[in-house]
Amino acid sequence: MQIYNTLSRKKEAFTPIEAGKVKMYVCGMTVYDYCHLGHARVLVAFDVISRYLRAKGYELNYVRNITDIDDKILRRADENGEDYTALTERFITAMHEDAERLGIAPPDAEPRATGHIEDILAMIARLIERGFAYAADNGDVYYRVSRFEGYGKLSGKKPDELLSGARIAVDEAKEDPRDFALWKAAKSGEVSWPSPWGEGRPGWHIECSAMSTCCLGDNFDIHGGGPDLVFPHHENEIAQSEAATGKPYANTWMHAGAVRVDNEKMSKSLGNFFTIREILDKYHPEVVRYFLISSHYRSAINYSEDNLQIARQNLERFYHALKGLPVEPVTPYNELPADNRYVQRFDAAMSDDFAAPEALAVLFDLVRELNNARAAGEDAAVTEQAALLRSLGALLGILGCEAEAFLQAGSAGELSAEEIESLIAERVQAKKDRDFARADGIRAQLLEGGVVLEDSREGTTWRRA
RNA sequence: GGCGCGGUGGCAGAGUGGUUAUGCAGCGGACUGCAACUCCGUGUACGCCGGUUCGAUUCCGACCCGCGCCUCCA
Repeated sequence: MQIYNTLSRKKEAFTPIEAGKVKMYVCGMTVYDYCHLGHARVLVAFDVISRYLRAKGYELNYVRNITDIDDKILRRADENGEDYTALTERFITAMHEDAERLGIAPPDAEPRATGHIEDILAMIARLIERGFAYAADNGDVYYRVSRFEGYGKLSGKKPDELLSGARIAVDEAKEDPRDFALWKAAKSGEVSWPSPWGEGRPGWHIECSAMSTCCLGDNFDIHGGGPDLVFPHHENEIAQSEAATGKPYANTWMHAGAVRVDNEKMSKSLGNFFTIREILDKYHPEVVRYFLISSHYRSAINYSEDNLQIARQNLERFYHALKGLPVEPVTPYNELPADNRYVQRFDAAMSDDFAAPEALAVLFDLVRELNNARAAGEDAAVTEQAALLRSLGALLGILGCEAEAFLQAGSAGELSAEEIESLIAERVQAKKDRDFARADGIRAQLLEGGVVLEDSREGTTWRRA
């Protein structure tokens, strides 16, 4: 298996530290607002990655954290006039709902920063002990960037050049403008925890170093996250962890591509972001998921109505092929016929840095064969190929719906299934009476309501346009 | 300015030193009462300019354009 490693900027053969086992940590979200499409992208990307690793027989330990103490959280809670834990609990629940709707399997562990304050304090103490951190006069504790030799190795930045680019408003308490906070002294009235350096709370990056090390050990296999975390977050995590443990931190760094809107980065600061739930109000969850996997996980994707529409049309082709065929059974990946050419091509694609778009192309070829088999009345082949299609789709987290249910899924305010069925019955009678004008009138009427009719030897079926 | 990524047919989006990506849309045909679905056929696509090569979209160099990070952000 090949995986692109941000650290080396190339694809590498993947070898886990311990044979047969994979330890993976992915940066989850800071819970002060609803998940947006960027979060969905990371969630889906690593969901597919974890499914494939497991399918290949690895015993995976997938840890995805929640950052539930942070400046933005406190500011938002203050604006709302609520306790910060009420805020974080609400958005954690919302995040779980969004993830579930997108078909994201829960991670094996979901540690929260506030649940690891002791580990954070222990790591900070260790960094001070080793000379990599210092307590400043203002009560903050900072990481001493100049002390860490490998600083910049992930993001490709040179420590010297960072100096000139560093913020103009240099905090006087820092020895060096590049230094970053490990511990922030509490302002009056703020939530805080006791520490040897006074009341305060963790800085932004230390929680991930503490939680990952705590859950997975000093050195683990894969660390992932969104594209904008490379610098400074992941760079700082490396600096913290490797300085504290004296050992290499994550072996492979994986980063998802950016989500853009109108060719501009979607971000909170630009205010052009879409939340998962507002998109889910307009599109079937599987359409959203399909949109996210139809580009390689590392490339940038552009959110647009057209692209979501294309995703839906693509899925319609799959579900048309699966019409009338059972959802079950789905065969576990390792029990699929190894000599099957679709399985082989699918696996070749996925084992090459999780190339889902290529895997989807294989599935479309399988659809064509399935459609041909169906036209030829080869029932056994149809059943077999449909099961294979479902099974391979399951690895990507798609094609798990009942075909008619997917094709007929609509939103409130549209024609109800009952109304549609009744009109179809009327049309069947009209056809029997050879009253084609009336039959076509009903077809046109339904089409206006967004419903497409499909006649076949077995009868008339319908779907939403 | 520093570092990095990318420019593929009407659209989306893979990939490759010489042979079909795939899907949608279009066109022609089959099927259909009409449609839809499906099937068959159909596209001289690889930003520009040089170089290497028998041959480059695919490797190398320069250039143009777009984007990202360098500041909170997945």
